Amino acid sequence: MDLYYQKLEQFMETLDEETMRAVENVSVKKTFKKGDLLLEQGEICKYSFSLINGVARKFYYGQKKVITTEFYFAGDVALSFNSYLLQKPSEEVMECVTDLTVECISRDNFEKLKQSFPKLIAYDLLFTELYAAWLEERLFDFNVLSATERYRKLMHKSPQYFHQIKLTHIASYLGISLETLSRIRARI
Amino acid sequence: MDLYYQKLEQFMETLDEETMRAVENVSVKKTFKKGDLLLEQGEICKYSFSLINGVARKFYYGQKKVITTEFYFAGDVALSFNSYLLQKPSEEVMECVTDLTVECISRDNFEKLKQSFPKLIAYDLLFTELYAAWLEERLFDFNVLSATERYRKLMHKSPQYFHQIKLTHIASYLGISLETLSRIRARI
DNA sequence: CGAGGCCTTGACCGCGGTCAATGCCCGTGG
DNA sequence: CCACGGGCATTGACCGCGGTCAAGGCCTCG
Repeated sequence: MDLYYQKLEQFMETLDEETMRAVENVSVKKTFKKGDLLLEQGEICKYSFSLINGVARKFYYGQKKVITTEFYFAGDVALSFNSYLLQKPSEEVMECVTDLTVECISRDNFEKLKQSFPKLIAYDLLFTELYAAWLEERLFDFNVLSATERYRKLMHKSPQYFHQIKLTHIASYLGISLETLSRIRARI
Repeated sequence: MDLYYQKLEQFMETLDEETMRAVENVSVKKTFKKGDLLLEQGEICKYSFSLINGVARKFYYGQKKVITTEFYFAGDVALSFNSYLLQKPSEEVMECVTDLTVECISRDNFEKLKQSFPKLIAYDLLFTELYAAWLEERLFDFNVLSATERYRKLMHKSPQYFHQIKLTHIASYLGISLETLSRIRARI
């Protein structure tokens, strides 16, 4: 994962002033309150949200349970992949875990910019590669790690999760029930 | 998923002759025998394999079990995402399920071509989007479907899997033991 | 005919889920 | 300042899905 971030960062350094400026011109700073929704179920995801500070989460409603698919922290970009790319109603919801400040860029504007600034296509590619690599790792975790191992891994690699986020949401992110998570924590 | 294929196909139709020609010039047709490896564990994935006919699979060795991550059929492109992008030794192995014919393109050549033919970057983006969407769906399946439901879904959406592929491999693809798969099949 | 690969079937077990009761923390209002 | 209530986490009892181990069946191929 880290290597993908590096690739992305290296690329950012090669971005010319003009391109950066163009992107900044179409981005709008917004703030949200804890509990606000960045994206509702059924809404089309027309914006990407680049977090300046605060925490957000993305989740969807399974038949029986709510499943959290991703958490976002400062520096992350939040969007519903499917809805954003295909511009169709979102199954996923994005919600503020804390008060939030974001840079908000409309997809329409960004797509237009890509035509004038082809480097943004390469950026998009790197960003998507990062997301795919992240998904691959998550899939790996579910396939080979037990509930306890997944918890341990998250604990070590991303302790920040445990400061601001409810255990209920962490449990659903780890693919286990709140009760099981509680027992795992008691046992360690 | 189908919508992503459509996007990709629509894009392919807009590709100019010159770009297509350039790609064809660097691709090499190769054949493999059932059981041959397209990529060994620890090897760096330097090629993408576009299947003309036959079936291949990608898998890795967990601590206790072997996990199949993907099957490839005619028209699919086979590569180990991590190893190909970062050019580092692969955890994954790619193996021929049947005799195979492929168009083989070296990553070096393709990356060079991307500089002369920027449309290939857009192609790469669409391809990666498709893969990410596929991963998202797979993750969804593991999170909300039971073993039986995953089997049913595969059965309905991809019956071709059950012609040439061993149940052992299908089981490991579905994330269940061979015995459980056997019982599910008996029960239906 | 025998051997090996693949799948099936049975017996057993444990991880993690569900349901329900209890505990704990904190904000609000009397 | 305390009492109450609601939201969140913990704990206990129970259960079922799917895993593991082992035996047996059934091809195919030499």
